[in-house]
Amino acid sequence: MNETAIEKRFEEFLKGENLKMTPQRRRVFEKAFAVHDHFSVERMYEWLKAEEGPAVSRATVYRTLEVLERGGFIEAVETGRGEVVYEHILGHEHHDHMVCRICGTIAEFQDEQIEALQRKNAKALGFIMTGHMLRLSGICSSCADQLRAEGKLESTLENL
Amino acid sequence: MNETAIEKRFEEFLKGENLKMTPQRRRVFEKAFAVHDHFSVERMYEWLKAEEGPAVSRATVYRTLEVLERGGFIEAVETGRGEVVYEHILGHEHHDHMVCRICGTIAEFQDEQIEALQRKNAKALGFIMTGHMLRLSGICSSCADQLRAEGKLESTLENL
DNA sequence: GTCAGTGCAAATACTTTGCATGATA
DNA sequence: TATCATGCAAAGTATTTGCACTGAC
Repeated sequence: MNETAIEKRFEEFLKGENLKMTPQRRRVFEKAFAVHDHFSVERMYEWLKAEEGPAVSRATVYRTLEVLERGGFIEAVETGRGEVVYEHILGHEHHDHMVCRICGTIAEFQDEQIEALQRKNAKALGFIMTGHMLRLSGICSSCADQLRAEGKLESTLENL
Repeated sequence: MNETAIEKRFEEFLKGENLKMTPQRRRVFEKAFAVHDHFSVERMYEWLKAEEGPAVSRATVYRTLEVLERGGFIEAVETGRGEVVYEHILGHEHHDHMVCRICGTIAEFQDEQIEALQRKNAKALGFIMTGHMLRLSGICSSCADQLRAEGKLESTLENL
């Protein structure tokens, strides 16, 4: 799906919800799909402030991300390091995350076997499962390399 | 492990960290192991306030839970409903959670196959995995029954 | 023209912290 | 007695909200 098509979807979504397309909403939306990184509310706010274009207040960033999440355009990811970041969804398969506890890098992976086992467990508990969140945490290879080089890998692992 | 043995461990942990055993820490510790429910900071604070014993301020509850978590006596669980709750660990096998989006009930389950697949995926990403968090969410059987009886199950599922 | 959206600042909720006082080892 | 812990209130931090004004449709 190209950017125009996605944006069209957004416009349709807004229409369906009786919401209006504003310059602010457009800027947040476009930025969310232009970046291929996970971003926090604050980061989005800073990006928009730094770039050219109609001003977007922090409150509007919060409000717009909420709309985008509700519409299924972006998804919130809890990093486990006390922050929530967002990622855009369309054109991406569902995936889970692995977060580096040192540098914060977020890697993505998919595993249909894990998904199937989740469904099995939910069923066994008598739950109707509507969603899940799986986050692995640890040390990414580049941080591990650096720690190893410094001879600090063992001690770091002990303190995690 | 009985309660006395666990408490002894706590005392040893405090000693090892050059921390002192105080009436407040003892109350928080004992309550955490006396209940078999997940509890929030606020809930722990309310419990202790309502029961007999040396007063424990909210700040001390925060500080003590942090110590207990660091010592591996309790674990924080993000419920995905915007709250963090704690559960005691000793005497419990590792497990994951399934949270009801209606009533907040938290069920627990274990699945070694899932754990193994997680390790496999972490390895494939080149990560050293130190932990993980898996949370399923959905509707528990009793909420589902009630919604069904009210004819609201379908519409509720659509809005989740 | 009407209704929704925006910015701002105030309010909220949650958690942490500085400091004077009190208790433990 | 030397630390460490506690309670309190103040300060953070992150997010939400009321309101007057602006702008989209």
